[in-house]
Amino acid sequence: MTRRFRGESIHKVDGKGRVSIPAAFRRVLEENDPEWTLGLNPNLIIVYGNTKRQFLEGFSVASISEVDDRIAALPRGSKSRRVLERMFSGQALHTNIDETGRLVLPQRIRDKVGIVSDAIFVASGDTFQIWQPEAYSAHEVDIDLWYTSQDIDFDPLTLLENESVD
Amino acid sequence: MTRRFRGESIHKVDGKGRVSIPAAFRRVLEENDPEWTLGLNPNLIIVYGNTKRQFLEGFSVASISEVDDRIAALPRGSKSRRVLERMFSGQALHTNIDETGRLVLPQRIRDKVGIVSDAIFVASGDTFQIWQPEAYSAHEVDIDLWYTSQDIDFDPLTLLENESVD
DNA sequence: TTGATTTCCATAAATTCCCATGGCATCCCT
DNA sequence: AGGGATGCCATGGGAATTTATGGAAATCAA
Repeated sequence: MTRRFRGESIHKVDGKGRVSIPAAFRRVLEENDPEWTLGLNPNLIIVYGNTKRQFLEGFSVASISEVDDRIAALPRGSKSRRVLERMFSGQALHTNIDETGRLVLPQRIRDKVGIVSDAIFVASGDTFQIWQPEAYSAHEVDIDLWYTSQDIDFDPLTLLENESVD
Repeated sequence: MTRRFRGESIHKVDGKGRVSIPAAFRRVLEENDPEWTLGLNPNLIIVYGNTKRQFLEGFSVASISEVDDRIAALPRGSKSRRVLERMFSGQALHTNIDETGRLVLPQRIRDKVGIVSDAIFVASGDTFQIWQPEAYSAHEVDIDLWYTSQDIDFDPLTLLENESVD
């Protein structure tokens, strides 16, 4: 049971593509990088494939290995395996955090999700997402609308009660 | 099921956002943090999502894991899952109690529920809530009103009878 | 060489750490 | 029973670090 990412925050992206990774996320990346020891900078993997997705997905070394293993378990040559391999091997960037806690997002990758001067990092279980702020808000409007349609003291956890989902 | 939180109490919040956690709550957090051992400071998770909610919700490590697992069991991409993930992953903070038994609430989170110089901690089963005192009183009035709308000899335990919630 | 990519240095603001104090309960000794 | 001595609790203050971000110098790569 590894620690999960939590929280969301916005950071500046400069002309060179440098962005600070939320400090809390760094701790998780460190804990989940087997090669990491105090003083070193943890590795992480940014998956940018899948044109439909409007965000980049960040993985810790441990999380990506798990995905790799599951892909390797699929039948060789199967369609799913080929698709996944392309996405997680080809369209992914293995990189690492620098001394100052920053990550460098190459131009091509920034363009892919429209990131220019700011990026929002959002935790999502054992993975985190990086969005262009407005794109994120737009994507979440339906959730916000849904909340406003609920009772003031509605507890989201009740969603776990009933099996029916939509 | 380990011990649950009980009671309520008010504490000062200083300029840095430091607040003492009720000592009794600390014991529960310790017992429910698998990594905790004597001498260490227990971890806890503060969920602050959903603008409609006027309080922060504190979870022990054990409680939040249970929620995480149940969320992970929901179909990927379903609305419920997305709502819950945003709330419990994105709009949450993994933190821990310090040596002096205090918790630090970042400015952004305090603003969210209007906490300035005081905060009231209220137990609620295996979770606890943190409110801005006046907001809590106002909320309590609502509950009182509801009670007074019931029969004079209404027994709250009858609520356990029916499954239907409203 | 020239644009791109690392390194290295700089700094203000935010956050953490360390030490301190007054109040209460408890425990214990005589 | 009286009266410290002890220890945890709630809070404060300041120093020491860490963050987030900018910019210049040094390296690369084509």
